[in-house]
Amino acid sequence: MESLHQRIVADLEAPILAGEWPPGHRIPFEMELAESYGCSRMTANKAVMELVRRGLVERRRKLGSFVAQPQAQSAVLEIRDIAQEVASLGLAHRAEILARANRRASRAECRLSGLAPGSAVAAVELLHFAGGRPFCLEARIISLAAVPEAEDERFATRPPGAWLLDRVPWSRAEHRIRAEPAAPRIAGLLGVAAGAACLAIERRTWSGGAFVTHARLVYPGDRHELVAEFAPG
Amino acid sequence: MESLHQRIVADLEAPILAGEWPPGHRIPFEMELAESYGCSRMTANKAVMELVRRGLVERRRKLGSFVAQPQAQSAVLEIRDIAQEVASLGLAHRAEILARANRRASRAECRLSGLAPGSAVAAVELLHFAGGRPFCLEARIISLAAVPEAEDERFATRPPGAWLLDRVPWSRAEHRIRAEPAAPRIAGLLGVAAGAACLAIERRTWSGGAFVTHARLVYPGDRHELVAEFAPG
DNA sequence: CAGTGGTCTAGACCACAGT
DNA sequence: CTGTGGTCTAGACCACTGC
Repeated sequence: MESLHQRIVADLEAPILAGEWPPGHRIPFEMELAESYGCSRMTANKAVMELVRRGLVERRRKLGSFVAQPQAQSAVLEIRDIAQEVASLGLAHRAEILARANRRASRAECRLSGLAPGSAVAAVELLHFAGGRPFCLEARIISLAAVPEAEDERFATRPPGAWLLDRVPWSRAEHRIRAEPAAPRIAGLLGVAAGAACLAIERRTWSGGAFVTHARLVYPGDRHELVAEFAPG
Repeated sequence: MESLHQRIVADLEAPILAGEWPPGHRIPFEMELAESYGCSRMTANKAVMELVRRGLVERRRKLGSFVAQPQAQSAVLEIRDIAQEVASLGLAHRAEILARANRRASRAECRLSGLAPGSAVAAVELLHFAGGRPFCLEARIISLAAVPEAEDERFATRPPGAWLLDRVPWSRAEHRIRAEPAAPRIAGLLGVAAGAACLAIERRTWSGGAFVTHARLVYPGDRHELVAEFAPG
């Protein structure tokens, strides 16, 4: 059974996440919520406070409660796709496909992924743009054994990260994070000087023990920051 | 002004973080809390639910509320001290103290840490060596309000990261990870070329809501890699 | 069955920020 | 001054779970 305040949370969250209520939009006052749901003010308060905890809403006395600005650089180290990451910065996203092929995994790729030598993979390289500027260079292989539908997918409409998230539930992911100088080709693509400091993230993902995908993401170091929050464990 | 439920949260959190209440220990029932604080059951409920949200407490009907087992989740990106990190690489560790002072926090440091302007901090800068080679440059401030013993500590025998871990239980940590070019002074200390790609990690740590320490760690990019493993949820 | 947590109510008072 | 959020009360009923 879903409690009433959970239902209110869901009802308020939907238009925020869908973008129907943009940042700055005022959500109903507690009294209005209480009236329209036929509940007490405390119940409405509980729901709105939950949205504050989730960072979706900010409250100001006398003025009301407002959809929060997307946090400036809160790229938590979760699995998520780059389009979403760019959208949360309030910028337009597009991706340009630089290469797309189905082939056998190289020896280095097999070592990285744990795939059997010669396994078939879909390989794709693309450049992500945020607000018209190069944002991130993505090089990815996808195991065709784990995701056969990838063979005929061109990733023209939906970048591979989001495409995979729609299809494959992941059970484990590993990130390796390094700083490295931009190689000349990468520097040209990202629009930075050759040798400039870049943040390189390699992400390997498994689903139920089977390797799914390996992505290598290179961000210009001066424009990107990873944020990770932890509690003891 | 601190609200009553916040005070209850703090009072319950302290013995949990200090280890006085080990995992499995039953905390007072809501009715007992309400009675001992002279408040209504809702207020006690709000406090205990906050601890559930923080992952410190689990609740079971009819039995009560219990200190949670430390989650086996989380990543390698945990708090750990650099001596340990170096030891796990099989190298000898030593640290050289470059600066040590007690002073008032600068405006920038207050903004970063959330400390009140002019708060007293212990500041220390040190260079860590692994197997004789420079490994990491650490610049750290410690809130003297949170850790008064730091005032007279020189950190000569035990580096501040490990020293703090011995004394202060942490309840929250945030990492910010960037790639950046080595400034000339840092390049000289780390033995890399000026402008070389470095991995910069800023780590802020809180204990029970109070800011404890801010550390800025700079690693040569070509010699260091962060690894983080994640599971969903 | 008894006792706990889970939820909710219909009030209340206060602090604070705009007007 | 007004209206909002922030907090709190003293009840209440229910669901679940262990005895």
